[in-house]
Amino acid sequence: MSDIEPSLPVEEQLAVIRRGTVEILIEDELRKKLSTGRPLRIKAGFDPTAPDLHLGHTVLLTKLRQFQDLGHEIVFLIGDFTGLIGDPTGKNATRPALTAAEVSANAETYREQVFKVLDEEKTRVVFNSEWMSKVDAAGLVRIAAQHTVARMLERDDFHKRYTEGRPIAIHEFLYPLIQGYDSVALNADVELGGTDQKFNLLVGRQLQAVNGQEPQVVITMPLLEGTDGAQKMSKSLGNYIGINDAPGEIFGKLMSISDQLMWRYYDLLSFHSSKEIAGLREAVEQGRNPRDTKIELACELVTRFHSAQAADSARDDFLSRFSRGEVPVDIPNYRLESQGTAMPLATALKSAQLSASTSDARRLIGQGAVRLDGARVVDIDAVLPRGTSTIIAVGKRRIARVSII
RNA sequence: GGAGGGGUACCCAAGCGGUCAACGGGAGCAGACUGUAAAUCUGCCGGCUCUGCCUUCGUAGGUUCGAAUCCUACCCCCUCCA
Repeated sequence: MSDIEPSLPVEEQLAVIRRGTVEILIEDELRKKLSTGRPLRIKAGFDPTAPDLHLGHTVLLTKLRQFQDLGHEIVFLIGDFTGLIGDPTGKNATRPALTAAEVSANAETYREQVFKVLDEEKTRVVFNSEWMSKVDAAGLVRIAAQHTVARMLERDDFHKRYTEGRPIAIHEFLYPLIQGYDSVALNADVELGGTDQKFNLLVGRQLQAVNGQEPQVVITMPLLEGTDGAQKMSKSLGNYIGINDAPGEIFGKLMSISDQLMWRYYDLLSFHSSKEIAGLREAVEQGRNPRDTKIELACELVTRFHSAQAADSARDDFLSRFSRGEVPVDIPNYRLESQGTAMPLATALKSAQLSASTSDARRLIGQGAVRLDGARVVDIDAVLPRGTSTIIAVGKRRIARVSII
């Protein structure tokens, strides 16, 4: 996908753009814009509130990357000004506004992370405070005059809160307005957002029209399911893969997703073309082990967020550990001091952070989860004599080398 | 301002003087199975120097041989009315 020529025929560009999207409003307008042959200006706005990106956030970035590879201009907008308002989207209550210092610190972290997906050279990063801080009260009134309360109340969460009698602060109306106005300021051709952003994106169309611009095409992307395959990926649900996670971590979490979810991830996250992915699907249908296809996905993503080298070693590590039951090379080392001549195994497990507590360790031992140098130990009261040096494994995932001194 | 309802372990949710470390579900962990998984089945799921001990049921006191369960005060949440 990354080597597609900017001069690709319109219909082929559309096919690339369409992949994985939820909605394109309006596709005909996009077709028309594309057929002018000029690079389109693609806008995507980000709240500087989530400094730690996970794969879910990269769905949108991946789509931007595709536009970038098609030769279009990406404007990565950091909503530092709107961040001061706090987008009410999805929340049922007013969100606390960020301080200016928090906003700029977050924005910086954001910036560092997105270039793992986007081509930094070809990305224009802007902050909407650039133009918004110059707008005075009169200017704000002018902007506010371009939209109606009735239309504002069409937004689902405003509507709900209003009908249910819960408060909506006036300034919350400003959020969609300003986001829409950003499109005017940038003269955007296309704006991308999550499905939850649809309303705000449409406000942009409205404001552009009022200001004599051709309305932007709105493209919404789905929310990525987390590793559990059920709920959307989110940090608080613990089903996320952070792009700053360690290589082995990313690799392992990806390998743990279901085969079905794998295809979803391929569609939304992989840089491989739709055609290549179709080929992979076919191979699996013909009997190829889906595991191997999943390994390729894991390698691609680890390479993107770390390096090809890290991906190779994560893969080798994974294969040796799970497929061949071998001990990985890079395992934590603990030297534990015994009080007497020996240390209870349960205590050692806890000290080596292989279990949450001694009690937990005892239960694990009782359940046959613990192996010493590969040999299962089921005696809860087992002890490790001083001088022991062994590799302790708990289940398939937790492992450490422990020496008792 | 008035009237009610409620706060239980990671989450939901029973319990309403002893048999309660607290039913049940979810999440999580482990075992079996497997193609790494998923699904399924089984077990575990407060801590400890573990046949026993310690701490926990909004907070602080009190009653009692004994309290998550009763009483008092306080804090917080929700619903209805104004």
